[in-house]
Amino acid sequence: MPMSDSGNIDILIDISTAILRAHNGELQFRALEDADESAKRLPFGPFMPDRHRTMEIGLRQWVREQVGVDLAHVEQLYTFADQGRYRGDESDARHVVSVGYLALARAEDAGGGAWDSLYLHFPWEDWRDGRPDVLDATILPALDKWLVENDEAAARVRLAFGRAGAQWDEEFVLERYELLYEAGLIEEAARDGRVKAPPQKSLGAPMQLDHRRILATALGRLRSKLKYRPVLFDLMPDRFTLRALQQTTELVIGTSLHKQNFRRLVEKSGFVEATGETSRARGRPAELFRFRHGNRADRPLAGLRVSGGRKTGRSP
Amino acid sequence: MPMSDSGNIDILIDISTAILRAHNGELQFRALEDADESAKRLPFGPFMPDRHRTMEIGLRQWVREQVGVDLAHVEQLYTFADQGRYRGDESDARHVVSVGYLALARAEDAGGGAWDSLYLHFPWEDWRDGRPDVLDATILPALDKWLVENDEAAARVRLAFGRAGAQWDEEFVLERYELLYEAGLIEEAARDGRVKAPPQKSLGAPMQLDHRRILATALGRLRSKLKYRPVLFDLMPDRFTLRALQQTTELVIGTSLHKQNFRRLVEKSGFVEATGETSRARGRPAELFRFRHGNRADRPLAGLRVSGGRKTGRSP
DNA sequence: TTTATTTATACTCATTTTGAGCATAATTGT
DNA sequence: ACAATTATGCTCAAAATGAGTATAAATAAA
Repeated sequence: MPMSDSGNIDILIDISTAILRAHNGELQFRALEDADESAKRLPFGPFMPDRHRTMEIGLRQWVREQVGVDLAHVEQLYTFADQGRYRGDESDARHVVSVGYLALARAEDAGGGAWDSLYLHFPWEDWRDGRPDVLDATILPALDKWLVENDEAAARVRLAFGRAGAQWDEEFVLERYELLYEAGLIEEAARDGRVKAPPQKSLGAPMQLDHRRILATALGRLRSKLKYRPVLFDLMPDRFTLRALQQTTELVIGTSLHKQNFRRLVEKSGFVEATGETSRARGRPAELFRFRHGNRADRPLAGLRVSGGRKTGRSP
Repeated sequence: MPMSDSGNIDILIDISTAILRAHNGELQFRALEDADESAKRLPFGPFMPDRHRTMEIGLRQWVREQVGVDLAHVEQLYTFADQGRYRGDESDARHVVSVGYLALARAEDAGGGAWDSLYLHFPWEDWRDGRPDVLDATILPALDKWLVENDEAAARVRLAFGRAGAQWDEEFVLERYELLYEAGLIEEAARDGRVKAPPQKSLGAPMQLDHRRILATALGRLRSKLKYRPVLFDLMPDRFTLRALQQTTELVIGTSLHKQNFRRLVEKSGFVEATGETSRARGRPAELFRFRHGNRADRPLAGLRVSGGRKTGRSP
């Protein structure tokens, strides 16, 4: 039996939290600025086992201290531990392992402070107004150039970026980010010394440490999860119109949906009940709905099976 | 900006791997026995940042050393860090964080060594022959008793165990295990000093450390993943009959499926192509299929959308 | 005050998918 | 030859889905 003994290596675990909300037609996350850094960061801090009985307790503390919010539900995303992807070349004397968490917030209980648009950091992920130009204008050509020397990655690129007949899968956010990093197309890659020259053109705003990687994980997870669990409602206010719910959905998955069918989907799902009130805005007033909590026992805990339209028939 | 400095706490990270395979009508995992311990364990070892550039490299090394297998694809499951759930009351001088990984193996390239039946450790998860007796005979009554003092957990129990009209969701493997642990119904809870008396009746075979928790995570993840990614084929041999594929599927999700519809589902999915060969066994010979790799670009990377039968219509 | 614009909501309709079976085919064991 | 067993093909009704058309109820503009 192996004794758990790694010698005298000092390991440091950092816990970072992506706090997301939907606000003003934007998917936003809680961002912090540091005086000595142009890139922003997430709230984060070290896991201190003597003070934090669990990592969740630790992350809650850091978030409370740094952005003054008491988080409700949080979800662990991933633990990153690859050397050299944290703080670049700088002292890795203490090896840093990074654990990412996801938290959802409602637009109301935002608290002051800075919220950043998520798609500002991932412009290629927002397809609400159609395929983003940056893909064909910048990303794909650059990846192609990179693939010449790295043809073993061709299959990954094809899958992640939906090329050569493959479909764009909106859940592959992290894989796309990783490929851009490996190909040296984003600033973090240059910062980490992975590529000599900085990228010709900045692809999305960079962030400190591995925080953009964590955001990519968060977005991918959220996009995936909303299809099988009712997480969307954690982003919604107490009462909301179906249109608002749809807009939040579209924000998250990054594509637009058919209005009437979305309504049918939601109403049938049983997740929602009318309040009788209506909201007044531009056009005809809309009914206000509220989330119907788990009191109705017969409903499976499914999500909204949104879909991007009928698939083109497969070839014979 | 918070400096990443946790004082001088010594953190130890253990990496454990659940290696699963389908064999002999059983879902099995690679288990190791130690002389001084009756409970079995997974292959595991400490993460040593100076020797392992990534955690994956580390885990591969431990697996190679301990069970003599070179793993193909692995997937990170979860990072557990709660105090007192590892090695019980014993020295937590070095705080242990535990990272679980999942790997899939084919029955052939098994290598020697011990494989254990997964459902031996989770008897309540195998519904292939209908609802397991242990649920109504032991688990639910015991949970009910526990709920008297812990009524805040009632909603969790209802959801996880599909009570009061809620449906059994086969993916909630971890949550069920956690509840059994919290309720003190399994041996690990007694071992960790969470409950004075050991459980009246042993619910599934216990394991060392948090390895059963990791197995629960692995099973839940696999059950979930097979619905949206073609992972099942990583458990299958090179060529296989549709029946074999179905049996593996049933093994994983723990329920039985309608044969003809399963065939229709698989054939339509495009994941599989006939080889022309047939297998001879008891009845009529079955066509042998092989997995069709990602060369067909037009196919989404979906999984097999198996389902447990039509839902009973919801009440009005 | 009409009219255009905007948004919400209701319905329709053709397809496709799904759950459930029945029917038939091709083997082996007796 | 016949029973048992497994594979495979096919049908059928119900439900879900994608894509509209039509109508309703507001505000903004003319």
